[in-house]
Amino acid sequence: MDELAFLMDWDLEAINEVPTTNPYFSHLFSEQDHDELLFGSFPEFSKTTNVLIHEFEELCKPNFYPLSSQTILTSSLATPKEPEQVKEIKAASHQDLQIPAVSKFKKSKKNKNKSNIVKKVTAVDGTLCDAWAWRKYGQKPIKGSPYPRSYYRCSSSKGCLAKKQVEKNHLDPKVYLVTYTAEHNHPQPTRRNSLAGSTRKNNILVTHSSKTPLVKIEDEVNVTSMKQQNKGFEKDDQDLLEWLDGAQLCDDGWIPSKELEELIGLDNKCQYQ
DNA sequence: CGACTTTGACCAGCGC
DNA sequence: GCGCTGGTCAAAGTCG
Repeated sequence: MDELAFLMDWDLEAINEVPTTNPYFSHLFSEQDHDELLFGSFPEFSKTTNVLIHEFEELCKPNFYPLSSQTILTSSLATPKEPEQVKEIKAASHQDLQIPAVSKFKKSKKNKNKSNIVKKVTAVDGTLCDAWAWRKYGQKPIKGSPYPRSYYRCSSSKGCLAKKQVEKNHLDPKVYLVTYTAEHNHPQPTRRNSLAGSTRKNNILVTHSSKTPLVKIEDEVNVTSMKQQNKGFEKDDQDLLEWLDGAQLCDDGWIPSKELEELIGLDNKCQYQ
């Protein structure tokens, strides 16, 4: 109950972890996966929070949803084609961003009424990274938490209203809670090779272990699933799938790194140990 | 020198 | 009205 009170203290309008209910990612998760991912980490929240999750889904469209490490690691496969419907929604939401200037402090707490997106992000090598450039503009100690909250705004583009708040989860300091507010009004910058230990090729995330000279293709099952649905793959992906069909996998879906390297040409900068 | 971080101060909203 | 709290500003410092 204390934990719930603590969570409520955050004053969060929407709670989520990974976009398992989002139509763009839902095909990657079974219902069981969804429930485990969504409620397993926040058992305090019952499934009645689906109303809030729906709001999250509305916000969770491509071009807004940031590619954080956790996002990639859990939903790593295809980027589905963008439906016309979504383009319209995006256009409309961008219009909404043209908010008339408000006095500098008045706007601050108005944001409380907007739907925010909260993500749990596990730090990679003690650092947090996503594809956007952020500039820190404040840090505050938060009542009830031993860790301060940091405030960032997007520095990729002048006039971009996107912001995020980052704070450590007091229950698990390795986990950061990231709250995203407002949309980016510009394209996502080219992703730097900042995600240590992993790389993407042909829409498939490849992670490499420091313990073994092996490379693992994440979500191979979903590759098969997507193949069956015959959508979301480019020609190169089809080649990769054909190769996978004939590949000799080690236990747990791991394949010898050399073979994979030959297939997809792993970047030297991301070389596994 | 520009971009970024740090940090104290300021302000608005909210509860009492 | 007052005090607490969270969000933001902006000057100073740091870094590459």
